[in-house]
Amino acid sequence: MSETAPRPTLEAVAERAGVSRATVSRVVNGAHGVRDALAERVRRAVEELGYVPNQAARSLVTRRHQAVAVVAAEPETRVFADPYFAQQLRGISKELTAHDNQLVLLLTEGREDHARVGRYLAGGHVDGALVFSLHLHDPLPGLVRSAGVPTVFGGRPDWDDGRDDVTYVDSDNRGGARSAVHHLAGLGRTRIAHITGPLDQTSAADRLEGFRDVRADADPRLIARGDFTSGGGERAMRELLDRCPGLDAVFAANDLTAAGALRVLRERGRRVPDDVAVVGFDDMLPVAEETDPPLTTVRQDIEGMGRLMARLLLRGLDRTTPDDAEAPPPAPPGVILPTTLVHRATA
Amino acid sequence: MSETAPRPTLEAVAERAGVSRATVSRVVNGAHGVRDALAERVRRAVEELGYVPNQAARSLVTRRHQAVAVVAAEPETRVFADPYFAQQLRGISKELTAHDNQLVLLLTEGREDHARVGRYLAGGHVDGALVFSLHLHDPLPGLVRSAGVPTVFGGRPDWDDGRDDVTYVDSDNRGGARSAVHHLAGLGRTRIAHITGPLDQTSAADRLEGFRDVRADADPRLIARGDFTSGGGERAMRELLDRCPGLDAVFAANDLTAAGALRVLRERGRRVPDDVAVVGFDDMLPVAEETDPPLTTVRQDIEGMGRLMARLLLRGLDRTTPDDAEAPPPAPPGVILPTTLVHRATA
DNA sequence: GTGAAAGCGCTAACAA
DNA sequence: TTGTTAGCGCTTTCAC
Repeated sequence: MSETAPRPTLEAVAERAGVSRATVSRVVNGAHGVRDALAERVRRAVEELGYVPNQAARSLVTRRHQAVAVVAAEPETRVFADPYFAQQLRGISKELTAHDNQLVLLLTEGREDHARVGRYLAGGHVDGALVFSLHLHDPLPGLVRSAGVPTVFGGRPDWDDGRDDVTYVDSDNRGGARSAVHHLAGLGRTRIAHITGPLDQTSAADRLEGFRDVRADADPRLIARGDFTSGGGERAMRELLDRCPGLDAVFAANDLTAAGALRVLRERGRRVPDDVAVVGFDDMLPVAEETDPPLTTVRQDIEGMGRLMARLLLRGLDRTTPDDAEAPPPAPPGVILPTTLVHRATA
Repeated sequence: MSETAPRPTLEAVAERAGVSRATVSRVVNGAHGVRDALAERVRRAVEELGYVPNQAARSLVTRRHQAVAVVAAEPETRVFADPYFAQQLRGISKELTAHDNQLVLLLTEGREDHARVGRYLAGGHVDGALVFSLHLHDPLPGLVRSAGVPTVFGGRPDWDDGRDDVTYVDSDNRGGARSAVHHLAGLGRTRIAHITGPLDQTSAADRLEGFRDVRADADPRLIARGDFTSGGGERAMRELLDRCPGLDAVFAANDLTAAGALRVLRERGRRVPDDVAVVGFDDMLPVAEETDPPLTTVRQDIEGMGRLMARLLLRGLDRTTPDDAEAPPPAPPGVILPTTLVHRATA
């Protein structure tokens, strides 16, 4: 761990180039209205000195930080147990760096962390926030809102509190579910069951809605509650088999659930897909490709979601600058990304 | 996306409390040498105004940022395809927030990103860096070094370039591998095979070393090269079975590899663990628990690694302050975290 | 123990 | 087009 050498300042560059600090500043920030010859001299000086602007000094006056916070609640282990979050982060990171913004990661574990995050956000350390809010009654959204920071949500927030000025990005959980069930029906399956996720998560609720869209008249006993884990999938599958031995298809709310269901199906001697066809959701690779047989599932563009979230936020931030009250409406409140069905061997 | 309200400054707090800015500053930063009565007044004013220090202004003078960069190379998909990285991040995040430091995430995809990261690090935006360097000839370490930022590495860096002043944290890949193989041997297995990972990663190389520690005399045909993926595990397992049909145990370099091997073993009619015992590495939950049968594997404390990395870095940063050249040696160069064998059903 | 004042490095009016 | 100047909000000597 070495010492930090004193870094060159604007002043130093100015002196070396034989110009004023203002000129250097202009050149450094997208030169405009600086004679070419001078600009070139400045650029050379910058190069020679290895000058890098001091972001703290810059922020102090511009009130911009070129930084965005990503807030995620960690206890919802789903966020962490699977690569979902990582992929989302990757998308966000790409978009942010493409626009020269830094990514500040804020992970929360509970109440005490909420206070911290609220303080940080309200403290004006970042220009905006990307928030993952996957649960009903999640305190995070309210917190972020009261911090008064421009925000885009990942996943449809659950408030029906009239205010629909929230920007969010979600995948088409409902439509994806519909396509899964349609696919199953198209295979000639008539007794299609559904294993839900934890229904306090909007994604799980939406997938159930999608199932119902297609099977409005479904026997309620064909619906069993899971929890997005494979253990939950096993339990639900047993229930289902006990209640409706004649079922010939299962739409599982996610891939882990499907993996559990698959195990029980085999254990009970049901052949997949011959006796029972199975479709999952997520296309979580390490799981979907590893099941036996490989899982047919609904893929969402997770990285794309992340990228889009960042893009919408950044766009909103830019809009702030012109500050034209007459300007046409801002970012769309919610954006839903399409899903695609990935055919493998279970349906 | 609402507007940012003007936030109260130190000045405002000072005025309200009827003291000078200096006094407020003292109170806000671990008060010392301020009369209780005054301090109390100040604290109340802070509370009432909802004052939060402006970090930019503070950084400008202290040259500290209370921020640490986490640098990870993304193309090495392993980092992103599994929950490994997320868990590590969690550990880092916990430790950093416990010490009031922010986590700035820097993800890289290639050459061009390296330049960006180098610039950022050299730009003095953060107090230190946590770098994941898993590959041989990874340019990142050199980059970070030349940026002159205090750094702790995740995973043993591969340079044998004399300079062993690098601080790093790794799990005991070699010892873990030994314990896996010992376990297999303890089961009475005599023809133990090993499927390696990509040997340009130190973790894979170290696990192979561990295998060799125990089976120095192993028939070279009992070692097949994998790549940390299940597909690679399948290929290697087929090879192994073709070359040495009599093998009775396999130590796979990671869980994904083991999952692939398991599939081939079943395909070829070998019973696990009766005919062939299998041990993996990582204890990557969504995989190790989902295999059929559930995988016996070597667990590493991934979150603990993250936490430790952050702790070592922070400790190093603190040490910088006293700046006592006479002070006893700094952080240990390398710290190796123990692994534990998790018994499930494959061995 | 407390306050006054000098700057940290930069941007943004405003002059020239 | 370029330079001068006044801060941005904070910490930190240095007097008192």
